[in-house]
Amino acid sequence: MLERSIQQFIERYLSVSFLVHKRGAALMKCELDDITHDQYYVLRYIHKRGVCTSTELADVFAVNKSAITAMTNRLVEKGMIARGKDEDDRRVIALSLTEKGRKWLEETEQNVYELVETIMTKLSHEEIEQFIQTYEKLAMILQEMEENK
Amino acid sequence: MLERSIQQFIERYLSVSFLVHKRGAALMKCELDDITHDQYYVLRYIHKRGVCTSTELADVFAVNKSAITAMTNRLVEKGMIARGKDEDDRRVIALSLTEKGRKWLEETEQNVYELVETIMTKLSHEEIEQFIQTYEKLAMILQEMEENK
DNA sequence: CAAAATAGTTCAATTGTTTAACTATTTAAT
DNA sequence: ATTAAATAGTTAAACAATTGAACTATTTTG
Repeated sequence: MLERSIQQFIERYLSVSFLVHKRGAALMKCELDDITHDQYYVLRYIHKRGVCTSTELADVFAVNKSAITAMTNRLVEKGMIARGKDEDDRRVIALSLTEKGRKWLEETEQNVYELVETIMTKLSHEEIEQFIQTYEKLAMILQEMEENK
Repeated sequence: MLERSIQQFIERYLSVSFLVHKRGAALMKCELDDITHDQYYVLRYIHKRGVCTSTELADVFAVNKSAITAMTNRLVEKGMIARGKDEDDRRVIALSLTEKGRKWLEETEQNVYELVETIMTKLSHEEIEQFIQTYEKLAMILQEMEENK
């Protein structure tokens, strides 16, 4: 039997997390013109890593590799990313941003940052720091859970 | 120009929030057999409200009404919800859980709660409480932003 | 070297979504 | 009281994200 307070935490968490994700996505969509919310995060991730593979993206975003193939196809069609060869392993496709993709991302990050900023500045620095720290702990816990499965 | 610390917060928040949502959804999917992640949250919401309308769901989840029509069609086909009439306004469709839907949700909540619990109990009560409070503030801020648009 | 593992793609199917056009009903304005 | 505007919901066409199974090509391993 679950402890009562934990049960209430879970209830509140489930209610609020889905809402914030949905509403946040709806707001961000306004800044992304042609690119979808999901595609934006893939571009962000590739940019942060410089170069990455389908398998890595599939692991990070917890989806099948075929979902990544479909996504990257769309991003290649839009001219945002390019597929390259890996010297060491000819099975591997190296994904990276094109010049167009890099420019688009830099411009868009500006607008996204401004959007997130108008929200964040309604909280104190301490509160934001604490919130993000806990969020990062959750991310690590989830990652460990998947690895031990 | 953005303050440097705020910019780092935004960077960390964007990175972590998408990941936690994706990985959380992937984990929850295991508990939901035939029902999708999105459908689960719709069922939860209807259950919490007792009865609700398409328009309300569209507002809450920040999607178009036609998306709700499609979703509710699938949930009706699966026997989880029913469409009823509204006495006062014959345009309105009253959505509610069927007996099957109510039972399924109660059983499933048990499993979902256990899943979330194994994650949450790795944090202290104080940390969880603070995290959820901030999350709820964010939800309110997002709601206000949409209302003033 | 043969078998097993890995990286990625293809294809068919399902789900969630948007937009525009539509029906039915209610509210409001003159 | 009647008409015009607003509201609730549906339909249809299109696209994006996803899964799962079957597949090719390459590398690793026993």
